[in-house]
Order: sequence, then C-alpha cells, then structure tokens
Amino acid sequence: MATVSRYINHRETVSDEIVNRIRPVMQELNYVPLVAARNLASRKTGIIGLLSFTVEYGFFGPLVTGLEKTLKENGYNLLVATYPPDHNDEIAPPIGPHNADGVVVFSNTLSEERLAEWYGMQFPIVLVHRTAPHSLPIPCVNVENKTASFKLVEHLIEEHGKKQIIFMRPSGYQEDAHSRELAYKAALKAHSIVFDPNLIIGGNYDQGAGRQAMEEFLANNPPSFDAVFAGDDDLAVSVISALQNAGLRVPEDMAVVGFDDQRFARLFVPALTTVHAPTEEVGRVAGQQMLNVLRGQPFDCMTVLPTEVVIRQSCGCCQ
Amino acid sequence: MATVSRYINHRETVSDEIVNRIRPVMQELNYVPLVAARNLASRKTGIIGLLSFTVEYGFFGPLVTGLEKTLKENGYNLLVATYPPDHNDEIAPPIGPHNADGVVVFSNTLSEERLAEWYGMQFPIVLVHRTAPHSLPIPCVNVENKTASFKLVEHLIEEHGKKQIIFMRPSGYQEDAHSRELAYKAALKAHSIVFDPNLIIGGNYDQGAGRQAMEEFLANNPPSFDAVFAGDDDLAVSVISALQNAGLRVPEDMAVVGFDDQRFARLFVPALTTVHAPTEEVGRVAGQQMLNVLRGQPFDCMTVLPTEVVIRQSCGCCQ
DNA sequence: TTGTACGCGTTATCAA
DNA sequence: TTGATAACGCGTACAA
Repeated sequence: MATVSRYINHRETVSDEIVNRIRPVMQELNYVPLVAARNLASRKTGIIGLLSFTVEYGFFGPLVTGLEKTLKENGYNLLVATYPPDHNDEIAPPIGPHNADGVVVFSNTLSEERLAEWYGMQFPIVLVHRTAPHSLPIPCVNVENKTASFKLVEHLIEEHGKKQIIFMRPSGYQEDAHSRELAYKAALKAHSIVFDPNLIIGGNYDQGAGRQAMEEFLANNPPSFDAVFAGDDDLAVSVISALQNAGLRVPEDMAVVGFDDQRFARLFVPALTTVHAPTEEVGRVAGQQMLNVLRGQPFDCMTVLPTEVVIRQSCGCCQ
Repeated sequence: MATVSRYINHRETVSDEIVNRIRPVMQELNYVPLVAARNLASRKTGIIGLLSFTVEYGFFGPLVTGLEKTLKENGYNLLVATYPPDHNDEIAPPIGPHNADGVVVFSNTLSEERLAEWYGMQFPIVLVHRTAPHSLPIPCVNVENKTASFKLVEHLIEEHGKKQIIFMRPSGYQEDAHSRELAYKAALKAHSIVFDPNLIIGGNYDQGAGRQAMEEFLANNPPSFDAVFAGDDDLAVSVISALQNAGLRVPEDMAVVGFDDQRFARLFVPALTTVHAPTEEVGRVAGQQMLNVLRGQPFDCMTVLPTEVVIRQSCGCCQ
C-alpha cells in the first residue's frame, strides 16, 4: 500500500520490478486515487480559488485566463466562485481554507475581517485590484490608476479644451474607481479648474448603471458639461448610449472616455479613448505571487502594473 | 461523537439536554467540521461544477447568475472552471466525479466519450446549449434557435429587401450556431433565394474573430452582399466595426443582425437587431434539472426555452 | 527500497 | 435517543 502511494506520488524511488507489478494491476482495477481521502490525509487540495462578487465584468475573462495559465502550469486548478459582498460574513465563502490551498480575491469581495481571519490561520491569499489592509502583509496586484487617469483628463482639458468634465462612478465602492476619481480631481486642480461636486455622478446604481445615471442627470440638468470620464469602459458605453439617446453627439457635442481598454473598446462606434490595463498580466502575476506564498518563498507585497492612455475617437481625436 | 455528528447534520433528533451540552463546547473550541473528512465519509461534496471552454462569452455572466441562484437556494455551491476542448481527454477536467456531486457542461466542452464515461458511473450531468448524444438520457437545456433565426432572416428579406445575406460562424463548432445556420438556409429557400456557399464565412478564427474574418472577406471580394447574420452578438459587433472601418455604413449600406441580445446589444450604436435569448433562465432551469437528477427525481431530457426577435436599428428599422 | 501500522476527522452501523 | 466502534481510502513515520 505504502509503496503504491509512493509510486503514484513520485515521492521516493520505487524499484522497476515493483513498478512493473503495480502498473498492470492499476490498469486492470481502473484505479484512481480518491481525492477526498487524499485531501484528508495530506491536508491539501491542489485547488486555488478565485473569489469575486461578480463574473459579469468585461475584464473578468482575461483575468481568469492569465491566472489559470500560471496555476495550471504549476499543478494547480483554478476554481471560480462568486460571493456577494452583502453577506455580512454570515455565510462562508464557497471557496476558502476548507476546500482550497489558497484564494485570489478580486477587489472588495471579502471583508477586512475575513481577510484577517484567513491570514491569521496562515491561509494563502493574493489580492487583485485592491490593496491589503495595513496590518496584513498580503501580496496584492494592481494596475496603475492615477498617472494614467491624470493624463487622460489632462488630454480632455489640453487637447479638447474641456472644462466641465463629469466623473462617473461605478456602482458600489471600488478602490480602482476611487483612485481614478482622485486623479481626476488632481488633474482639474493642476489646470486651475474648480472642482464641482455636482459633476460626480453614479455610484448608487445597479447593472445598466451608466445609462440610467446619465439619463437621470440629464433629466435634472441642462447639459452643463462637455465631457465624461467614466470609471470603466462598461460605464463609458452606457453613457454614450444615454447621450446619443438624448440627442447629443459623441464626440462632437460631448467627449466620453473610459478605463480598461476592454475588448470591445476599439470596436465600439465611436472607438473608445481609454486607458489600457494589462488584465491578463494581472492574472499571471497574481498566480505567480500565489505560488510564491504557497512555496514559502518571498513575494512582493505590492505589484503595480503599468497602464497606458489610448487615444481613439470618443474624445474627439482622429475624426 | 456520533451524537454530535447527528446534531450538526440535523439527521436524527437529539435531545435538548444534549444539544445544550454540545453547543457551548462547539463555541469554545471554535469547532468547524473538516470538509475533507466529511467528503471522505459521506462521499458527497456539496459542490456542483460548471465546465466551459471559455469564460469570455458575454452571455456567460447571466448563465452563472441563474445557475448559482438555484443551486445556492438548495444547499449547493457552484464552482466554475474552464477546460480547453483540445485536451484529447488526456488531462482530467478540473471538476468532475472526483471533487463534485454533479457538473453542468456548456456546449461542447466535453467529448461524447467523457460524457458517456461519467454517465456510466452514474455521475449527474446537465448539458446547456447542447443536445445529449442519442444513447445518453441526460437532461439538456437549450434556447429555441431555428424559428427565431428563420424569422430574423425573413425580416431582412421581406422588410428590407435583402437578397445576399452573409452568415458568419463563430470560431469552433457550436451546436447553437449550427442550428442558426440551418435556419438561415431554410429562410433563404422559403423565399426562393439561391444559397451561395461563399456567403458563409468565419469559423476558423480566434478571439476578435468577426472583425478579422470580415476584413479578409472584404479584401478578397467587392461588397457583393447586403446584409450579415452574425452567429452571436459578439460577432455582430466585430462585424459592424469591420464594415465601418471599410467605409461602409450600418445600417444604410449594410444590415447586420446578431443573436443573444446581450447586455450591450441595445447600447451599441446602431442598436442591435437580434434575438433575445433568456440566458439567466437557462441557468435556472439547468440548476433545477441538476437538482432533480441529484434527488433521483424525474427530469426533462430536453428543455427548449423560447426566444424572441428584437427589432432595433442595425437592420435598418427605426431610423 | 519495502512493508507495517497508525492517524486523518467524519459518517454509518448496531446494540443498548 | 445515545454511545461505542467500525469503516472511509490515503499518506507517512518507523522499522525492517
């Protein structure tokens, strides 16, 4: 029994003679180790989880792709599960210490309390699109939000003479969007434009967000703005739709820019001016950091991947 | 020991006296049952898998949402994993009989051999967007493709006088797309339009598919067509982009229609004329069928959910 | 290099 | 209704 175990797991050398005795029997019996028994005995599962409050985001696909590739190459399987953030921590996440060797957490899917709890029990965690609470040295992987956002808003101001720029928040709090909002304010300030709190909209809406938020805003205000910086590409598209629906032309009457450079960004009409975020790379790096943690090797507490402004047409360029 | 197990699983009645003895101790010890041990002893995991060759499809999100809701309400967790179809069945799927109580399979993610193998070992399977092999009475959930596609093509012919309609296949074989193609041919025939095999394009391309396929087609042919029926909305958007890039106007010069009615379909400019598919409902029904199988209750071998043509602007209507 | 014996933490069985 | 005891199938010190 023990020898068969050793043979299967390639742990110690087994003599050819015995291997030749084991193999045919395994074939004949159609033997496959029972994962549950294995997990119990070894206290390992070979599974890494990805926990997210949604799978409906456009950039979710590339993230999974990058993550999965890195992990599979190293013998782990990736299992994805959603976990609504409003759970009050009552219901345990579908993936966690009980059924995985580690978990990658997207944005604010998990509360700080849960993170602290898991960290305390030495459970490997990697954060993506979120920075770790100060007291927890957990590796996190982000994209550069501020510089790119600053440049993007600056482009609207300098190249297109925009002065009344709306910032549209995605629904719910997200760290990424918050950083972009801060950069937006900084850019205004750097160009001596007074920040108008009325020009921050969105944030309290569900799916289909941008369109609804923009429609409401338009209903209550005459178009007292000349550009929109949407928190992400999903929102940008909704916003453009709402504007056009209201009889405004983009980019002639109104410039709209986004963030992420999702797949559809350049297919859209007008093609989206946005910031390219290396989402698949985020996945790959997160996977690598997870491997480092699992192996007890040193890891980077904070990785910030570079982003780049992509000028297309929705801002008014390249007509 | 046994009594505690009974208490935790609410299997048999435990006297209040003993319950009051168990509870405080559980608190104090911070006792949580070890899932691995549980799985070993009970031969159950409480997990249902969703196996798909991609998570990048636009309609993947709603499918997960519907499925997850139904399963969670019944005590199961949904775990999503991808499995490239070109694996030659060498590598075992990340989710299967070894670590789940059942699996929902999207489209042709699994080979017939694998399905037969799992079915043979009584492992619960539900198919979505795919019909089961004849010999395997596995429940499958589909959307109605043919009637809707027929009507859609008919709309192009009757309302807009289109005669040279391209059908664009998605990359790789998919049953859905095949049904839509058949309906397309049937609609042509019903209106005495000779089918031109040159007007079937796509099928061999990777991501970003439609655009590339259409660009190649345009490069080799003068625009000898007047409409495009894209296999799904993702493709439709790519196609429109390619057409506009080539200086053609949609819908003035060229009508383009899709399938699925994904979230962005009505946000796009021009708004997509397409077929609404109840994707979230597909997920809910699939979840219900899975529960039926798990409980040994009767199930429907084939569910076909109704679809509906949605006329917007990309066909030339509502200008 | 091989085999024995035990532990992993539950659930299931059976007698009380 | 309860409690002792036997699986569950594997990994792993330890001795051989």
